[in-house]
Amino acid sequence: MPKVNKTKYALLGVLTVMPGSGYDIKKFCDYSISHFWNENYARIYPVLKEMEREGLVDKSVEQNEGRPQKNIYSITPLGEAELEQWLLEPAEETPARCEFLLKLFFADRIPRENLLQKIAAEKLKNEKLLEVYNQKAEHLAQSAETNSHKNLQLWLAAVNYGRCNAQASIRWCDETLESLKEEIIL
Amino acid sequence: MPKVNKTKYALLGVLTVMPGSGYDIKKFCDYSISHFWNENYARIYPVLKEMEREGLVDKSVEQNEGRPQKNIYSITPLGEAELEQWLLEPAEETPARCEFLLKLFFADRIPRENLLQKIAAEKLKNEKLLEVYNQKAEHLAQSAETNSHKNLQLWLAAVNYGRCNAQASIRWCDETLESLKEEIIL
DNA sequence: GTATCCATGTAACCAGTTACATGATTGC
DNA sequence: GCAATCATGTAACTGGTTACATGGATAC
Repeated sequence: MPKVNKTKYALLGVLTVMPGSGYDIKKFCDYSISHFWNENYARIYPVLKEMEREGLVDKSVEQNEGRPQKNIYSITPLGEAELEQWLLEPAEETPARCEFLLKLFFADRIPRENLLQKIAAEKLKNEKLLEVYNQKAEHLAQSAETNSHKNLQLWLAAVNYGRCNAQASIRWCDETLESLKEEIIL
Repeated sequence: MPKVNKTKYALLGVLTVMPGSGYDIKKFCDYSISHFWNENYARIYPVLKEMEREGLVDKSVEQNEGRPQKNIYSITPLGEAELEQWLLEPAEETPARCEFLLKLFFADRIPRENLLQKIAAEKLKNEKLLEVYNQKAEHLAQSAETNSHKNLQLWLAAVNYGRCNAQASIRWCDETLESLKEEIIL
């Protein structure tokens, strides 16, 4: 299986939502999809250039007085076709690498207290995440009343995925903290 | 923040459980920690060599008639110290990249039927995973009766993490399938 | 005056994957 | 006879991160 450039499809996807600059795309990623997808400038700019060469996106330059000039990219029909073809294929799994669980697995090498702290931190992290997801869901629901974009249902589903997993993680933290504390008493 | 070589710590960790060859380590990874950590030969062999140079592991060569010779690595006190120091630090988050959710997010570009199939596949995948976790938990519990290794509690916790998340994913799939089907009816 | 935002990019580096190379043994 | 397992490694490549470079505008 050839390694494919996922960044390309992520950028094409964002450009279907709105044409924009590399900077705009980065903002969109950080705000809207960062809980399941991340991109950084050092990938965005070269990949945009490459896609322009391939005819997947068009570039137009926006001159602004006072501000730096902006390269506005928009997706071409060829780009749309390529994106859609990729969307149809089943999602590939990337090999899991969760550092938290790796440390848990070997934690008999460190004081139990340190492990408990780690789990407590993990719980807190997920509680904050859950809060963020709830706000996002609310925000999406509100946007439905005003400009109602067609993606609402799908975007809510993506947020709910985060919610479900955060809730599950919190529950796991509670259970695990309990079971590890019991062990200390014994 | 300097990028640190996580593979190094994973290998050191495995070597605290049992000394062994690169091949053995790979087997251990695939069997015991693959649901949250993965390594491949092309990283394992060079990193073992490098760690030998650094004095973190010792190598001894095992001659076997009929079979290829084996390089048996074991962790040194220096290696243990380095591992433990790393274990004490908080786990770093790697930027999320979940292709499944990315495709969901942009799925208004593809037929709804294709999306439903993807979610159904995701559900099936998690059901199978859950089955694997349950078997692993049982296997761990049984090993406690016989040779009772000290890591039992932690290893069970790691398996339970997988269980919790798989259950959460299955629930999300059910809910999402429901809500997407309702939309079709409307 | 200081920090943040807007805006685009490059260079160097490291991590990780795929494919290739080799070859004996064991199980079906 | 064929596939899988045991066993170790290298080369080439791609992906992704960090750090660097630049510089005006706006907000506090």
